[in-house]
Amino acid sequence: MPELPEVETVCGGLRPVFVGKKFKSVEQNRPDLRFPFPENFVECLTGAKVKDLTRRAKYVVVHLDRGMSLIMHLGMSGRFSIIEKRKGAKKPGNFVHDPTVKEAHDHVVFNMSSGDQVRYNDARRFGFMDLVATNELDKHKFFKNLGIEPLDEGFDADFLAEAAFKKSTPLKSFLLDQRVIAGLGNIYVCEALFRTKLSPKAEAGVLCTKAGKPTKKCGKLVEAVKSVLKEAIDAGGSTLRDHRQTDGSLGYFQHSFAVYGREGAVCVADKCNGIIQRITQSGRSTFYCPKCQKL
DNA sequence: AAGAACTCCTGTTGGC
DNA sequence: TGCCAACAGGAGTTCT
Repeated sequence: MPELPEVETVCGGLRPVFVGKKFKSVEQNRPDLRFPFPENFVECLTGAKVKDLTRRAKYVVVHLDRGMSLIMHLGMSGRFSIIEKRKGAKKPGNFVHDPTVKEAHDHVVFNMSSGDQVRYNDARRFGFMDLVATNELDKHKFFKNLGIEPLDEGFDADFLAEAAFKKSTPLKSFLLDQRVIAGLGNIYVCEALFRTKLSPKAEAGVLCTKAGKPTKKCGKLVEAVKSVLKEAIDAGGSTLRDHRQTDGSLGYFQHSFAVYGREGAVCVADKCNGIIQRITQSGRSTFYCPKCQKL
């Protein structure tokens, strides 16, 4: 599922259930996801209190007392669901709300001091979890190389132009590089490039002049990235196969895709009438309109 | 050293 | 209906 907007949506759902509560008990149902769980995972979490919950790139970061943080990545198919135990809690659709019934691929179950239960389900097991000292979060091997948050003020045309200076890699791959921008994924890169009328095949270097200054399109691309992400967050993310909000409801930004998944369809740009193409770039599908996404 | 390819694992989908 | 290949939102590691 998860690109930045989906992870942000999940964080919003988990926050009220986690923050201020303790992990009464934790069930770990297998030794690994994509990587092995840290040693003493269950022991370290049991009894810990959650102080805060934040997002960094596509990671959920649970700040615990004891100077420790739990980091969680949802990979491709990871999803959280919340089961409210309290009487009279409303029953959202799509989930069996019986905390004793285990579903396939429920790998971790968090039982909270409030009585709520949070389950992590991940069919493909591309997700992972780790424990790290909070004051060393930035040094963690998965965090130390992360680039800028695209919704931060610091992400602007100057920043992007400097990062793209003399780069020959295609724009698509450049924008997907988490060391440059942290949190962008395949869908939103395709959409942002479409909104900017930039070809995914263009060299990243086209974003700046020979002197390294941002071009006009560079500024537009920055704005497109921010707007597409914000709109997707407002829509609860995009549900393709796996993404659900934590109450089981679907995101609905997928209905707003202009190019993603629309191979063979007519371009939605005014008076364009081009046909959306799907190509493969570094092993991933890219969707774009060859007629209006030039340069 | 940058950029592309490969890899992990399972579920779904589309073609025949 | 069944079988099988292709494909899927990520990203660290290994190649060229």
